[in-house]
Amino acid sequence: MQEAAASGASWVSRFPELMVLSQDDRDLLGERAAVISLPAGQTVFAPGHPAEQFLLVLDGTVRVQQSAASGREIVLYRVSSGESCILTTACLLSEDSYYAEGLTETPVTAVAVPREAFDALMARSSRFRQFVFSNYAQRIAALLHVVEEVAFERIDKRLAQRLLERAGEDGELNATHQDLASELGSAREVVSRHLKEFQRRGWVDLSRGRIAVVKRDALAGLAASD
Amino acid sequence: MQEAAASGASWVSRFPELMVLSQDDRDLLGERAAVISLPAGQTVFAPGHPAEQFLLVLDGTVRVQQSAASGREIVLYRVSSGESCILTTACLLSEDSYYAEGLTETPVTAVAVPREAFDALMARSSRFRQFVFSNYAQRIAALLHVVEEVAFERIDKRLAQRLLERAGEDGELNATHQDLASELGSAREVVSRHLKEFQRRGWVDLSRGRIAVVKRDALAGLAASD
DNA sequence: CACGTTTTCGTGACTTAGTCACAGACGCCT
DNA sequence: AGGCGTCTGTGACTAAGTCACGAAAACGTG
Repeated sequence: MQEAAASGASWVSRFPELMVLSQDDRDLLGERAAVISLPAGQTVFAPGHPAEQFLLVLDGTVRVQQSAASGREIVLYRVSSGESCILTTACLLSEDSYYAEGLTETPVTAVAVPREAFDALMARSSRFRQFVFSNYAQRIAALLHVVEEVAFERIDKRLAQRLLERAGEDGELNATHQDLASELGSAREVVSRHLKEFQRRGWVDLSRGRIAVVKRDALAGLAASD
Repeated sequence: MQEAAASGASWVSRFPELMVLSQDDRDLLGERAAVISLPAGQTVFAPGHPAEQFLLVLDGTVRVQQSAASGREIVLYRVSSGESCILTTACLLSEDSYYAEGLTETPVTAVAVPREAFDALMARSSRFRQFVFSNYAQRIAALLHVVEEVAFERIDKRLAQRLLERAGEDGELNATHQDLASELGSAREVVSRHLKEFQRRGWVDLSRGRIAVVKRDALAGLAASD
């Protein structure tokens, strides 16, 4: 790993999608892109910031969310290893500003490709274009899914889904009710009430800042209901 | 107009964004792209369809919406003259399928750029790339706006906004309550009740399939409230 | 440990939104 | 005019979000 960082090029090998590039193209990326490290809880971008670079996440996850004046928030999607941030990319060449903000959820290492190198690759590599568009398509699909959920799905169902997604092997997750409300774009009280109902049914175990999923099946049933 | 269609190239001149392309690039577009006409109410794309071409709308508008199993719908955005459809473009190079459907709201004339020509232009024209990314950024901004609205804004406010948007010079619009509910991703009854309240206040005049805005200011006040 | 502080969670009362099941009303067509 | 399909109105109910609290749990500091 240390040698990888030192050589300045071998991070490319961690992206299967990029390994299909020609050696020249991979070299360009390796030479021109800077590897950066960010601590957890850092703001990566926010409304009004101009985009400077094409960002590729190597390690960790960036949470992209929207915040309302009322203080309510909703998570749009997460960018994790091997993915790029659609928003910065779109704004890269269109000079538009964001309507969303990005926060590191964990320590993050990422690669910043300068605008010129990005443009050069878009020009000369069909496979790089494919990589970029594929990332776009994924993000758009994620956004459409968010719209579908907030517009049409019940909160209890969505909450059950999130609990299952975020629970670890042991069925536990560290999150406050407010955290979950922000994921769903809902209010803390609403989440609290549904969680309490889940607990009453014996589906989960609640303690401060921590939730233990007890009956995965029951939650899965609710999550899959229509 | 007839000559324009006949020459096969001059529709390009109707896109200010494309006029910055080199003559060669414009010629490529003019030669390789096919002008197509669609009647109103036609399905342009739907979930599961693979994308075949890069589509540019010349005239008319395409409504892009999502439909839930329950029958409820929500309008995501509209593609009108000079714009391209982000969804088809994203899917063009990533082989993903749609989660939304596109319907012509009016008769539409559009230009279909085959995949190879699109790719060639992406490769050789920086300005074309800028055009494509700019379109992306616009759509993403629109999607983020939809998320923000459905997640955080009140229905009466959103309804007032739509009435003002869709009302013509004379303050009238032809739309059923169901149409408006589909725009907002809400239910018909909800829209009916708010409209009736607007009417009670003397803000609008209602008749079957038609709404007349009487007090634009009052609606604008509600639409701007927070 | 005792204390105050901060964060998290619980709850009742209320408003707003969505659902369900109708009934009535309006256009349109023959 | 009569019939029919679409559109609108309404009551009763459930779900979600808001507001205003207060209690309980963790945290730090002397």
